[in-house]
Amino acid sequence: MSKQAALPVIDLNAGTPCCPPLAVSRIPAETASVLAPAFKALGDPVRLQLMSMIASAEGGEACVCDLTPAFELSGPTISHHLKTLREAGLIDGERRGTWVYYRARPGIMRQLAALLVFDEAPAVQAV
Amino acid sequence: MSKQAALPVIDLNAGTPCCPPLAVSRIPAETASVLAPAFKALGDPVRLQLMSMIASAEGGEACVCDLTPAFELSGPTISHHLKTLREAGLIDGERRGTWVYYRARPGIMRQLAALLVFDEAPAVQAV
DNA sequence: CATCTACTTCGAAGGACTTCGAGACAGCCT
DNA sequence: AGGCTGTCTCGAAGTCCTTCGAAGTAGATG
Repeated sequence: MSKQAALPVIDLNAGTPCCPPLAVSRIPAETASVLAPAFKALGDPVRLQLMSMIASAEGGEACVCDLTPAFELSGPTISHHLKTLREAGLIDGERRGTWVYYRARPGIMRQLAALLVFDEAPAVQAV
Repeated sequence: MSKQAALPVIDLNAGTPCCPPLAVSRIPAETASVLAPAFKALGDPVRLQLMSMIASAEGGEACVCDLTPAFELSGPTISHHLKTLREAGLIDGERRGTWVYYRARPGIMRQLAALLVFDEAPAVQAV
Protein backbone atom coordinates (compact mmCIF):
# COMPACT_ATOMS: atom_id res chain seq x y z
CA MET A 1 0.00 0.00 0.00
CA SER A 2 2.71 2.39 -0.78
CA LYS A 3 0.95 4.08 -3.65
CA GLN A 4 -2.57 5.04 -4.35
CA ALA A 5 -3.90 3.07 -7.24
CA ALA A 6 -3.59 4.92 -10.49
CA LEU A 7 -1.43 7.87 -9.80
CA PRO A 8 -2.71 10.92 -11.52
CA VAL A 9 -1.51 13.43 -13.95
CA ILE A 10 -1.47 15.68 -10.99
CA ASP A 11 1.35 15.77 -8.51
CA LEU A 12 -0.18 16.17 -5.10
CA ASN A 13 3.24 16.87 -3.66
CA ALA A 14 3.95 19.81 -5.87
CA GLY A 15 4.41 23.10 -4.13
CA THR A 16 2.66 25.02 -6.81
CA PRO A 17 -0.98 24.87 -7.80
CA CYS A 18 -1.88 22.35 -10.44
CA CYS A 19 -4.74 24.19 -11.94
CA PRO A 20 -6.55 27.49 -12.17
CA PRO A 21 -9.17 28.27 -9.54
CA LEU A 22 -12.54 26.64 -9.63
CA ALA A 23 -14.17 29.88 -10.65
CA VAL A 24 -11.91 30.57 -13.58
CA SER A 25 -12.35 27.49 -15.67
CA ARG A 26 -14.19 24.25 -15.40
CA ILE A 27 -12.00 21.54 -13.98
CA PRO A 28 -11.81 18.30 -15.94
CA ALA A 29 -13.18 15.06 -14.59
CA GLU A 30 -9.76 13.57 -13.86
CA THR A 31 -8.71 16.56 -11.83
CA ALA A 32 -11.92 16.38 -9.88
CA SER A 33 -11.37 12.68 -9.20
CA VAL A 34 -7.92 13.36 -7.85
CA LEU A 35 -8.71 16.36 -5.69
CA ALA A 36 -12.12 15.36 -4.38
CA PRO A 37 -10.67 12.72 -2.02
CA ALA A 38 -8.57 15.41 -0.35
CA PHE A 39 -11.65 17.55 0.29
CA LYS A 40 -13.49 14.47 1.41
CA ALA A 41 -10.77 13.70 3.93
CA LEU A 42 -11.25 17.18 5.39
CA GLY A 43 -14.99 16.68 5.40
CA ASP A 44 -15.12 15.15 8.85
CA PRO A 45 -14.97 17.30 11.99
CA VAL A 46 -12.55 14.95 13.72
CA ARG A 47 -10.15 14.90 10.76
CA LEU A 48 -10.43 18.66 10.30
CA GLN A 49 -9.40 19.11 13.92
CA LEU A 50 -6.64 16.55 13.63
CA MET A 51 -5.35 18.35 10.56
CA SER A 52 -5.46 21.63 12.42
CA MET A 53 -3.71 20.24 15.47
CA ILE A 54 -0.95 18.75 13.35
CA ALA A 55 -0.49 21.79 11.15
CA SER A 56 -0.40 24.19 14.07
CA ALA A 57 1.73 22.03 16.35
CA GLU A 58 5.06 23.28 17.58
CA GLY A 59 7.83 22.19 15.29
CA GLY A 60 5.21 21.40 12.67
CA GLU A 61 4.60 17.92 13.93
CA ALA A 62 2.38 16.20 16.45
CA CYS A 63 2.62 12.90 18.27
CA VAL A 64 -0.31 10.50 18.17
CA CYS A 65 -0.03 10.34 21.94
CA ASP A 66 -0.97 14.03 22.08
CA LEU A 67 -3.68 13.75 19.46
CA THR A 68 -5.65 10.83 20.85
CA PRO A 69 -6.52 12.19 24.32
CA ALA A 70 -7.90 15.36 22.71
CA PHE A 71 -10.94 13.45 21.50
CA GLU A 72 -13.48 11.24 23.16
CA LEU A 73 -12.78 8.49 20.70
CA SER A 74 -10.91 5.22 20.93
CA GLY A 75 -7.31 4.90 19.84
CA PRO A 76 -8.14 2.73 16.84
CA THR A 77 -10.62 5.29 15.62
CA ILE A 78 -8.08 8.12 15.74
CA SER A 79 -5.58 5.86 14.02
CA HIS A 80 -8.11 5.19 11.30
CA HIS A 81 -8.71 8.90 10.73
CA LEU A 82 -4.98 9.54 10.58
CA LYS A 83 -4.69 6.82 7.98
CA THR A 84 -7.43 8.48 5.96
CA LEU A 85 -5.57 11.80 6.05
CA ARG A 86 -2.36 10.00 5.13
CA GLU A 87 -3.95 8.26 2.16
CA ALA A 88 -5.39 11.57 0.99
CA GLY A 89 -1.84 12.91 0.90
CA LEU A 90 -2.50 15.53 3.53
CA ILE A 91 -0.10 14.32 6.19
CA ASP A 92 3.00 12.19 6.57
CA GLY A 93 3.75 9.90 9.49
CA GLU A 94 7.11 8.87 10.87
CA ARG A 95 8.02 6.61 13.73
CA ARG A 96 10.83 7.85 15.96
CA GLY A 97 11.47 5.48 18.82
CA THR A 98 8.37 4.80 20.81
CA TRP A 99 6.15 7.42 19.26
CA VAL A 100 4.77 8.17 15.82
CA TYR A 101 4.84 11.76 14.64
CA TYR A 102 2.63 13.27 11.96
CA ARG A 103 3.37 16.34 9.94
CA ALA A 104 1.28 18.30 7.43
CA ARG A 105 2.20 18.43 3.76
CA PRO A 106 1.77 22.07 2.77
CA GLY A 107 1.87 21.44 -0.97
CA ILE A 108 -1.52 19.88 -1.32
CA MET A 109 -3.07 22.32 1.14
CA ARG A 110 -1.92 25.16 -1.05
CA GLN A 111 -3.35 23.43 -4.10
CA LEU A 112 -6.74 23.04 -2.51
CA ALA A 113 -6.72 26.63 -1.33
CA ALA A 114 -5.66 27.89 -4.74
CA LEU A 115 -8.57 26.03 -6.26
CA LEU A 116 -11.00 27.71 -3.92
CA VAL A 117 -9.75 31.24 -3.77
CA PHE A 118 -10.62 33.74 -6.41
CA ASP A 119 -10.91 37.49 -6.63
CA GLU A 120 -13.80 39.79 -7.01
CA ALA A 121 -13.19 39.93 -10.73
CA PRO A 122 -14.67 36.68 -11.90
CA ALA A 123 -12.91 35.80 -15.07
CA VAL A 124 -13.39 38.13 -17.99
CA GLN A 125 -16.93 37.64 -19.17
CA ALA A 126 -18.54 40.43 -21.04
CA VAL A 127 -22.05 40.40 -19.74
CA MET B 1 -22.17 21.71 25.22
CA SER B 2 -22.88 25.02 26.80
CA LYS B 3 -23.16 26.65 23.45
CA GLN B 4 -26.72 27.60 22.97
CA ALA B 5 -26.78 28.92 19.44
CA ALA B 6 -28.72 26.54 17.27
CA LEU B 7 -25.91 26.29 14.86
CA PRO B 8 -23.07 28.42 13.98
CA VAL B 9 -21.19 30.96 15.88
CA ILE B 10 -19.86 31.28 12.41
CA ASP B 11 -21.48 33.19 9.64
CA LEU B 12 -21.05 31.18 6.51
CA ASN B 13 -22.21 34.10 4.44
CA ALA B 14 -19.62 36.50 5.71
CA GLY B 15 -17.22 37.84 3.16
CA THR B 16 -14.32 37.72 5.52
CA PRO B 17 -12.65 34.69 7.04
CA CYS B 18 -14.09 33.50 10.30
CA CYS B 19 -10.96 32.09 11.77
CA PRO B 20 -7.22 31.94 11.51
CA PRO B 21 -5.75 29.33 9.18
CA LEU B 22 -5.61 25.71 10.14
CA ALA B 23 -1.90 25.85 10.61
CA VAL B 24 -1.88 28.86 12.89
CA SER B 25 -4.03 27.68 15.71
CA ARG B 26 -6.08 24.65 16.50
CA ILE B 27 -9.67 25.11 15.47
CA PRO B 28 -12.31 24.42 18.10
CA ALA B 29 -14.75 21.56 17.80
CA GLU B 30 -17.71 23.79 16.95
CA THR B 31 -15.85 25.44 14.11
CA ALA B 32 -14.87 22.05 12.78
CA SER B 33 -18.46 20.87 12.93
CA VAL B 34 -19.64 23.87 10.96
CA LEU B 35 -16.97 23.88 8.28
CA ALA B 36 -16.49 20.15 7.78
CA PRO B 37 -19.81 19.76 5.92
CA ALA B 38 -18.64 22.31 3.36
CA PHE B 39 -15.48 20.33 2.69
CA LYS B 40 -17.52 17.17 2.64
CA ALA B 41 -19.79 18.63 -0.01
CA LEU B 42 -16.74 19.30 -2.17
CA GLY B 43 -15.47 15.78 -1.49
CA ASP B 44 -17.29 14.21 -4.41
CA PRO B 45 -15.96 14.46 -7.96
CA VAL B 46 -19.38 15.22 -9.41
CA ARG B 47 -20.04 18.01 -6.93
CA LEU B 48 -16.56 19.43 -7.36
CA GLN B 49 -17.16 19.64 -11.08
CA LEU B 50 -20.63 21.08 -10.61
CA MET B 51 -19.17 23.72 -8.30
CA SER B 52 -16.51 24.50 -10.85
CA MET B 53 -18.98 24.73 -13.70
CA ILE B 54 -21.23 27.05 -11.73
CA ALA B 55 -18.44 29.26 -10.43
CA SER B 56 -16.83 29.62 -13.84
CA ALA B 57 -20.02 30.03 -15.82
CA GLU B 58 -20.62 33.17 -17.81
CA GLY B 59 -22.46 35.72 -15.77
CA GLY B 60 -21.59 33.73 -12.66
CA GLU B 61 -24.55 31.44 -12.91
CA ALA B 62 -25.43 28.17 -14.58
CA CYS B 63 -28.70 26.54 -15.56
CA VAL B 64 -29.47 23.01 -14.43
CA CYS B 65 -30.29 22.28 -18.06
CA ASP B 66 -26.63 22.95 -18.94
CA LEU B 67 -25.29 21.09 -15.94
CA THR B 68 -27.16 17.81 -16.25
CA PRO B 69 -26.09 16.75 -19.77
CA ALA B 70 -22.43 17.24 -18.79
CA PHE B 71 -22.58 14.07 -16.70
CA GLU B 72 -23.64 10.54 -17.37
CA LEU B 73 -26.00 10.64 -14.44
CA SER B 74 -29.76 10.90 -14.15
CA GLY B 75 -31.52 14.19 -13.58
CA PRO B 76 -32.59 13.31 -10.05
CA THR B 77 -29.02 12.46 -9.14
CA ILE B 78 -27.70 15.81 -10.34
CA SER B 79 -30.55 17.50 -8.53
CA HIS B 80 -29.59 15.67 -5.36
CA HIS B 81 -25.97 16.80 -5.64
CA LEU B 82 -27.06 20.39 -6.22
CA LYS B 83 -29.20 20.16 -3.13
CA THR B 84 -26.20 18.93 -1.17
CA LEU B 85 -24.15 21.91 -2.35
CA ARG B 86 -27.03 24.22 -1.53
CA GLU B 87 -27.40 22.82 1.98
CA ALA B 88 -23.68 23.21 2.51
CA GLY B 89 -24.09 26.91 1.74
CA LEU B 90 -21.87 26.77 -1.32
CA ILE B 91 -24.43 27.72 -3.93
CA ASP B 92 -27.77 29.46 -4.26
CA GLY B 93 -30.56 28.46 -6.61
CA GLU B 94 -33.21 30.63 -8.19
CA ARG B 95 -36.00 29.78 -10.54
CA ARG B 96 -36.55 32.17 -13.43
CA GLY B 97 -39.32 31.01 -15.66
CA THR B 98 -38.76 27.52 -16.91
CA TRP B 99 -35.22 27.09 -15.70
CA VAL B 100 -33.45 27.07 -12.38
CA TYR B 101 -30.16 28.92 -12.16
CA TYR B 102 -27.45 28.28 -9.62
CA ARG B 103 -24.78 30.69 -8.55
CA ALA B 104 -21.75 30.27 -6.29
CA ARG B 105 -21.48 32.02 -2.96
CA PRO B 106 -17.95 33.39 -2.83
CA GLY B 107 -17.99 34.13 0.89
CA ILE B 108 -17.77 30.59 2.12
CA MET B 109 -15.30 29.65 -0.58
CA ARG B 110 -13.00 32.35 0.67
CA GLN B 111 -13.43 31.12 4.22
CA LEU B 112 -12.46 27.60 3.30
CA ALA B 113 -9.50 28.82 1.30
CA ALA B 114 -8.37 31.08 4.12
CA LEU B 115 -8.47 28.13 6.45
CA LEU B 116 -6.24 26.12 4.18
CA VAL B 117 -3.76 28.62 2.95
CA PHE B 118 -0.88 29.63 5.10
CA ASP B 119 2.50 31.13 4.50
CA GLU B 120 5.79 30.11 5.85
CA ALA B 121 5.49 33.02 8.24
CA PRO B 122 2.17 32.75 10.00
CA ALA B 123 0.90 36.24 10.60
CA VAL B 124 -2.23 37.96 11.61
CA GLN B 125 -4.27 38.12 8.48
CA ALA B 126 -4.85 41.44 6.90
CA VAL B 127 -8.35 42.25 5.80
C1' DC C 1 14.47 -13.03 26.92
C1' DA C 2 10.14 -11.38 28.98
C1' DT C 3 7.23 -7.80 29.29
C1' DC C 4 5.36 -3.24 28.95
C1' DT C 5 3.64 0.63 26.19
C1' DA C 6 2.36 2.89 21.71
C1' DC C 7 0.20 2.39 17.65
C1' DT C 8 -1.91 -0.18 13.80
C1' DT C 9 -4.67 -3.71 11.57
C1' DC C 10 -8.71 -6.80 11.60
C1' DG C 11 -13.59 -7.91 11.70
C1' DA C 12 -18.16 -6.50 12.69
C1' DA C 13 -22.40 -3.50 13.60
C1' DG C 14 -24.92 0.34 12.56
C1' DG C 15 -25.69 4.37 10.02
C1' DA C 16 -24.99 7.51 6.05
C1' DC C 17 -24.26 8.26 1.09
C1' DT C 18 -25.00 7.52 -4.00
C1' DT C 19 -27.85 6.33 -7.46
C1' DC C 20 -31.96 5.15 -9.67
C1' DG C 21 -37.06 5.14 -11.37
C1' DA C 22 -41.57 6.85 -10.45
C1' DG C 23 -44.27 10.48 -9.52
C1' DA C 24 -45.32 15.54 -8.20
C1' DC C 25 -45.11 20.37 -9.10
C1' DA C 26 -44.10 24.77 -11.81
C1' DG C 27 -44.10 27.37 -15.79
C1' DC C 28 -44.47 27.65 -20.97
C1' DC C 29 -46.99 26.94 -25.49
C1' DT C 30 -50.90 25.90 -28.50
C1' DA D 1 -57.80 24.49 -20.59
C1' DG D 2 -54.73 20.86 -21.86
C1' DG D 3 -50.47 19.13 -22.76
C1' DC D 4 -45.29 19.55 -22.72
C1' DT D 5 -40.88 20.30 -20.63
C1' DG D 6 -37.80 21.15 -16.78
C1' DT D 7 -36.78 20.28 -12.03
C1' DC D 8 -37.49 18.43 -7.46
C1' DT D 9 -39.12 14.97 -3.93
C1' DC D 10 -39.82 10.23 -2.45
C1' DG D 11 -38.67 5.47 -1.59
C1' DA D 12 -35.56 1.62 -2.41
C1' DA D 13 -31.15 -0.98 -3.30
C1' DG D 14 -26.46 -1.30 -2.96
C1' DT D 15 -22.17 0.57 -1.29
C1' DC D 16 -19.17 3.12 1.70
C1' DC D 17 -18.02 5.25 6.40
C1' DT D 18 -17.58 5.62 11.33
C1' DT D 19 -16.81 3.43 15.37
C1' DC D 20 -15.68 -0.13 18.40
C1' DG D 21 -13.12 -4.18 20.83
C1' DA D 22 -9.74 -7.69 20.07
C1' DA D 23 -5.63 -9.03 18.32
C1' DG D 24 -1.08 -7.98 16.03
C1' DT D 25 3.54 -5.44 15.44
C1' DA D 26 7.44 -2.25 16.75
C1' DG D 27 10.37 -0.44 20.00
C1' DA D 28 11.90 0.34 25.00
C1' DT D 29 13.00 -1.48 29.51
C1' DG D 30 13.98 -4.67 33.20
